[in-house]
Amino acid sequence: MSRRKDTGERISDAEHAIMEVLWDKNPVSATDVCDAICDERDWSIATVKTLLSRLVQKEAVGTEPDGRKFLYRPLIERSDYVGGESRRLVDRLFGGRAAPLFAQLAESEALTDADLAEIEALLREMRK
Amino acid sequence: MSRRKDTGERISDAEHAIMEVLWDKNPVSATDVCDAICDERDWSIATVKTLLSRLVQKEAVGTEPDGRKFLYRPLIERSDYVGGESRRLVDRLFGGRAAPLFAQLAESEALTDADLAEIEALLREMRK
DNA sequence: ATCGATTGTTTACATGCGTAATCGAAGTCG
DNA sequence: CGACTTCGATTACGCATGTAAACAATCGAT
Repeated sequence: MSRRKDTGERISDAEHAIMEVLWDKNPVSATDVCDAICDERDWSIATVKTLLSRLVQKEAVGTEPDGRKFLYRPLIERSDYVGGESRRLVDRLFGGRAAPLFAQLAESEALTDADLAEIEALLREMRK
Repeated sequence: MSRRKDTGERISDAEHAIMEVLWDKNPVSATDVCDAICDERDWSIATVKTLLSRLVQKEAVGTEPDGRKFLYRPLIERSDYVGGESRRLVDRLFGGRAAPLFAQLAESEALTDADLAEIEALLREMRK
């Protein structure tokens, strides 16, 4: 169970994109991060630097010196972030109950056959 | 199937709280909205008015004159909003697949027994 | 030693959001 | 009729965010 100091500092959308890069591979330099997403998001290296420093302030990302530069690595785990965001949504929109969310996804055709199969498998797993 | 003009205008958190009131009961006046949430959220009537007018600008809420005042009613359906938000989350965090979200909720103990039962029921329903 | 490239830091600036006070028109009460 | 109340509209203001340029230190190459 990952108990992490959630300083209440929220991670913004743009910042989250940076986190995804770091979760994918770390530690990396600011330039590496830019190589990974600047094209896709049409960002400049300056933007990446700003976002990285904000993440460092928020203590979501840590640094370690590497010669004259820094290497960045995530300080929070993706599963914690994802879990937190998921729970927030469920709380905000579905009164904390997951079943209505499921129903919503089902109704809006957001569930593929593969999803259904996987979920069924998970259910069987759980009620073992 | 509800096809709604999503002008791209996002509804903020505070605005969403207002929408919930309107979805619960409408049309209502600004004062009515305040009566419904000012206490809970510790807002002043002024705040409610601001949020309402922003929602009107965003075309998420419509007005109809009622004597010297306005009555407000939602222009977007809750299911559309909720569906959109849910899909956004799934896209952003789970690559558009719902199964991982389900797994995440399961792992973080966000699923009650009742949830599980309901979901099972829904599954049976769907694979009719 | 010097010049340019690299990298973190500082500063910038428009927009959105949370929260509200103020203003102006229009009724209400006396 | 005049004071008070009630509304919507306008204006305010600080903080977060998206996006980035300017600056300063430093390192590599000439």
